[in-house]
Amino acid sequence: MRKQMLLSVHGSILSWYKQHGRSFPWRRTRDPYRILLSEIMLQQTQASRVEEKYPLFLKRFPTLASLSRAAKHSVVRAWRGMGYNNRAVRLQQLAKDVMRNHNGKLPRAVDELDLLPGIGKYTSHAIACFAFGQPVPAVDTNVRRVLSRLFPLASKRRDIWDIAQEAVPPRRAYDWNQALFDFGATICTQRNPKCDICPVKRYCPSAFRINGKIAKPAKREPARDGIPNRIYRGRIVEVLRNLKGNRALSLSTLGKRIKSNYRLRDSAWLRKLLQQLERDRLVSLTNGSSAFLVRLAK
DNA sequence: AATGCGTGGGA
DNA sequence: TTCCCAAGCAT
Repeated sequence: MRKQMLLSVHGSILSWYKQHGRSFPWRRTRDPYRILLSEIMLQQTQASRVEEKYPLFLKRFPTLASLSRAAKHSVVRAWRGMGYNNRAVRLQQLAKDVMRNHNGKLPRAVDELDLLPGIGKYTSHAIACFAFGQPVPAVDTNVRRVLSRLFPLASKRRDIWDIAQEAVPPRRAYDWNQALFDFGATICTQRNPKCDICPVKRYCPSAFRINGKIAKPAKREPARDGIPNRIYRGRIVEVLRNLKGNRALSLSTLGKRIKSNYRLRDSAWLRKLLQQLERDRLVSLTNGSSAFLVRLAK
């Protein structure tokens, strides 16, 4: 890609960000734990929701150490409203791993971060940059979209991470990465991008050329009575969260609380969901004297 | 590598 | 109302 164009794009987007960038609590800290928490919460989750839950979670678990010591069900309870509950389980496992194997400090190397549960390529790079100041890109869905529109030819024949790495201005990696998030989320949106007010439209080969249609996946996710299993899973965890003192529920009672018209013929289906949740370490299953019991995993 | 995994606000 | 979506990860 052209060096000259890059310089212009840097200036335009960074100055746009200075004027229009949003202010979030995780942009006002470099505490690795706080950066980590924000990045996990932001996985597939709107910033507006994270903005609401993030301070509450931090109040409950102010440090990685306190998180590592907590009962798991209390972590899952603090995750209420966030969705993708596996993230809460992995986050606490990460806290335990770091306390045990890294002397309580998050590693700063991307390669080591990558080995921790719940952390993939995006999150490891985000932490390396936002917590430890490294000049690395953080390619999320926004960044991927913005770069592929600005550099359509290059992005077809090269890995987007390589392009992103070259596009990072080494002295301003933090602001650049954050700027691309806000720019992608508010101007260079997936559908109907606002090219008319785009600060880099004069450099962009894709300007005014994006049609808004996205092909949605043909395959249907597993469901029962038209409702995806994923939704029932969420209901199960939410019902268990609301039990005082992490009490247990019988299979049939639980069934009636998560599905209208729950019948005996649903029990095999429900048991399968519960076994998946058990495998994910979100719930624990025990055999009571007269019934099969379910509670949040300890 | 295709699939599964939540939630609540907005179109 | 119904549908779509939003800072990925693990298998």
